[in-house]
Amino acid sequence: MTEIDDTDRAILRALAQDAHANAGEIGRALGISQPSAWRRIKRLTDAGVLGGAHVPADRAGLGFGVTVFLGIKLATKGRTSLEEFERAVLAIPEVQVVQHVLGLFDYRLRVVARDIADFERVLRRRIMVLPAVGQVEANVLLTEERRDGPI
Amino acid sequence: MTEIDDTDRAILRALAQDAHANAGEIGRALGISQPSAWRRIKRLTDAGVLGGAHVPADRAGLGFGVTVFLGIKLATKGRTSLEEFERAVLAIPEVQVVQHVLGLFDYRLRVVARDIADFERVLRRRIMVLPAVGQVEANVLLTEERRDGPI
DNA sequence: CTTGAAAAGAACTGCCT
DNA sequence: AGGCAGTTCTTTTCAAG
Repeated sequence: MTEIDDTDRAILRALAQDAHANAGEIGRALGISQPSAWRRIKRLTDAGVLGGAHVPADRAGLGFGVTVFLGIKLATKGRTSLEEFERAVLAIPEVQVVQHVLGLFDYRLRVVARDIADFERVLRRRIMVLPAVGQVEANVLLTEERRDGPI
Repeated sequence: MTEIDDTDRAILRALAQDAHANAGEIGRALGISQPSAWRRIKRLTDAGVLGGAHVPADRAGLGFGVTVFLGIKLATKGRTSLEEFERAVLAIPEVQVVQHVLGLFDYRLRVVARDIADFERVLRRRIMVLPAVGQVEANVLLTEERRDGPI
């Protein structure tokens, strides 16, 4: 088990805001030395609490102006249906995130497309053609606000 | 306007996989020199295409074992309702993401909690008490798979 | 657009309190 | 555990082909 104290939490908070912050800066911000901060960061990384950093490329700037969330209810729910559906859906380049969920739907997908017409192409020719797909619900993203969770 | 060529796209792809990749590695992978790769990365960063890297702290490891997606339909939809709802919901620490969407729901929230009981507390005492909240739909996250979009 | 080199800075290591 | 001093490595900048 990994013990996480308040200093660790402060480090996580700092890194959640800026993943490129280095051990020196973080140490200064927390009033501890650079090696000390470095050791803690390494410990957290080795423990798997801090995963690899992600770079969110600006999709809009790259010509992917539309983000759509799909809620999908499978028509058939055997073991193979789930696995096959996940594999098939992960093979679609426009699908960014596949979430297996419990509730009204079975899966939730985050899909990006150049525009609504492009999204319709993806939906009709790539997603609706999957055999297991039952009910589908779509939500088009207007704005998105992220926070640094309750670390 | 920023022109983005295939080499830039390759750099974005490489960085999306590992935000800590350095200019030297990327240059080697693409067959261009280290300073060239570095200049391109800097240009993309300055242009805002490459935002700051995010470090995904492992919520489960920190004791936040439950992630729930909420679809929320507002009961009243005036200008003030939207703004007030966004502000109120962003003030809840367990709310990680607030998405304003178009479709069956008006908002989608990503909420983390320690367990289902903790989530129920958040839902009942923090979210359902908001005046504008109408219909609410919940999906509990089981597994999540991310891909590096179609850059 | 490239190479090569030098300056700056960050990561890492031992040793000490 | 935390800090100091030092070594090694990368990043960053510059000069020049």
